Amino acid sequence: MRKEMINREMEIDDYIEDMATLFKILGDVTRTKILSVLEKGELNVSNISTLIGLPISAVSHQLRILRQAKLIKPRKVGKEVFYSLDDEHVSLIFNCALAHVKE
Amino acid sequence: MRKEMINREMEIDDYIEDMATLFKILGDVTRTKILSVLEKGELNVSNISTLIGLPISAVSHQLRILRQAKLIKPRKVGKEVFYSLDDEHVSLIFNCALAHVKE
DNA sequence: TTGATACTTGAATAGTTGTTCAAATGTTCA
DNA sequence: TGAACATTTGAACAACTATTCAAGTATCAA
Repeated sequence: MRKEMINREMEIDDYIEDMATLFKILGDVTRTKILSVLEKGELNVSNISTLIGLPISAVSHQLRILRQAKLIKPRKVGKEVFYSLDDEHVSLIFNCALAHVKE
Repeated sequence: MRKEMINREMEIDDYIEDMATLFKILGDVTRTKILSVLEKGELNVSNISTLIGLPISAVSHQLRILRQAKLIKPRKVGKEVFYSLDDEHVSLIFNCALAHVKE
């Protein structure tokens, strides 16, 4: 009984770390913009770069972070790499925050 | 018609900045911990400090950031300052992210 | 193979941020 | 008034991060 309570507390702590990590990744304008354009559908790196108005290199660096966090996934077609959202929950959190900010 | 579409796009861009700002504030372990203990109810600074295991000074600095972001609100009682969540949506986003991270 | 295209990677820089310590503010009580 | 308590604030430091530029990898077509 006590052991379960202790474990539950430790779980919450672990989640808090993960949550902060997730929010930290979402807490950057470039990455948020990338996610917002990917919400409309799959895009290659050049298109993302054009849409958010940042050099391909900068975009690629941020794509790597989003990829490592499993928030987006790549699909390679020839020379191009198409990215799309990898996690349905991200779209949820994203829209949840959007709804909040709109008020 | 076209004007409305342009305005809508501009609105979304503005929201993206605000969303990133919100996520940036949530993307810190100390602040996330503070919010998590405040979810259970109102607490004064000393109690928060004890609960999350950080010096009062460090907590106060982060409380200021959360306060400025209108995520928490202070209630002064004598020498003490009691803080509580100021925004219902924060709790929503918070739990939304928690549910996501738990999987 | 050569050149062109698409993207990634690494290093360097500049800017930001969280924590700590010490000092200051504000409040209560004797 | 003075001491004690609760909290805030400012400065300094260290650590982290996003961007840029240049160089590297990979793919395709001629």
